[in-house]
Amino acid sequence: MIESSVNHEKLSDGLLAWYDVHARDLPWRVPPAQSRDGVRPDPYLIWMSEVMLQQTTVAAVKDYFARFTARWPRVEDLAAAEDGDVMGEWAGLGYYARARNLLKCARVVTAEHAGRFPSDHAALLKLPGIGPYTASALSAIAFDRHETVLDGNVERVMARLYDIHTPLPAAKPELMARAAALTPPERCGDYAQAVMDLGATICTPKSPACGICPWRGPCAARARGTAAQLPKKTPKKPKPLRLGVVYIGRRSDGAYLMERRPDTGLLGGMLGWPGAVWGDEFIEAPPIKADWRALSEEARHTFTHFHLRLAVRVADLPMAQAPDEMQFIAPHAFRASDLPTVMRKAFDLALGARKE
DNA sequence: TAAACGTGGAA
DNA sequence: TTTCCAAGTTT
Repeated sequence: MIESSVNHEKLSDGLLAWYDVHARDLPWRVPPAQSRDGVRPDPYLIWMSEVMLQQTTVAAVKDYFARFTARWPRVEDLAAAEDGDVMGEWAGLGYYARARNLLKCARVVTAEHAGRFPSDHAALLKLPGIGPYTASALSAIAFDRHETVLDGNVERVMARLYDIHTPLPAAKPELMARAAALTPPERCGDYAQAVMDLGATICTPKSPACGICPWRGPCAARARGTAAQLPKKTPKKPKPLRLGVVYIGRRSDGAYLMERRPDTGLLGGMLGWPGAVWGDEFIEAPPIKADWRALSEEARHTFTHFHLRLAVRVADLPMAQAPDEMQFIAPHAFRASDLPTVMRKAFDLALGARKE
């Protein structure tokens, strides 16, 4: 039994020693040298980074993190923000429920916790947008609590270290038990970040760099040559194709006819172009009677669970009131960067067509 | 338990 | 071009 020969204490020590030298330099991180001196990060910044990092790469998060923290430096500032401003600032980052819950959470922390994030797992778990992983990460990283983080990185590292072939997500309880058994009682925040750094930089999904891994000695998958095929995952369902039509109307004063999407469902809370629901066929549903012109090119976009072909219609509109549930956005208030990516793609096509 | 929920970069 | 995947949560 390989696992019974593993000395847990030395494993975490080895990883922490590696982290002391190889910790990634991240905008929200307190480097290990300072952390060892007892310096703690701002819980607000750790929370912000963790929510942004859910299912999202560090590279994609960096600029958003900089803009959010510059615009709203404290949780009270964010709590006082307009909903539309927060959604617009989040545009392009995806999973927009995160932005809605971010704002809800900021308001709860401000109003019910005096602007201080709770430090314990159970209290954090009650806050909007904070699930088991984020509660552990925030508790460990911001407050140095003894919590075990189990994200995609840790799942992969544990599956390989112990050569676990049970497919995800069924393997999660076993992976969590393994991860918890390795978590040391000291330097909890550094350790949590160290395991994730290891997964992000060495124990990567494809072609892991086992030769330079601090855990190459005890790693069961490396010994058996199975590392690259772990963790196993249950096969994904194919994505169906959906069709849609959007209408980009520009009034003579330059204002665009738009709608704020409902808070639930796809792109919830985001600005978008009017149109019927997307489905098996193109449904023409012009929001206003006008001389709508069909663009020759479609916008193509892939969401988590379907592909989309989006036809675009454009028209010059006369001065008029917006229909119910819609609004004209004046030129000075319109920013293409406030749009979710699929809507921005349609807008870019319309802009290109207008110049022709 | 499974499905819904975005996006961009890498291979 | 297509598939995979990234510091998951909610319903």
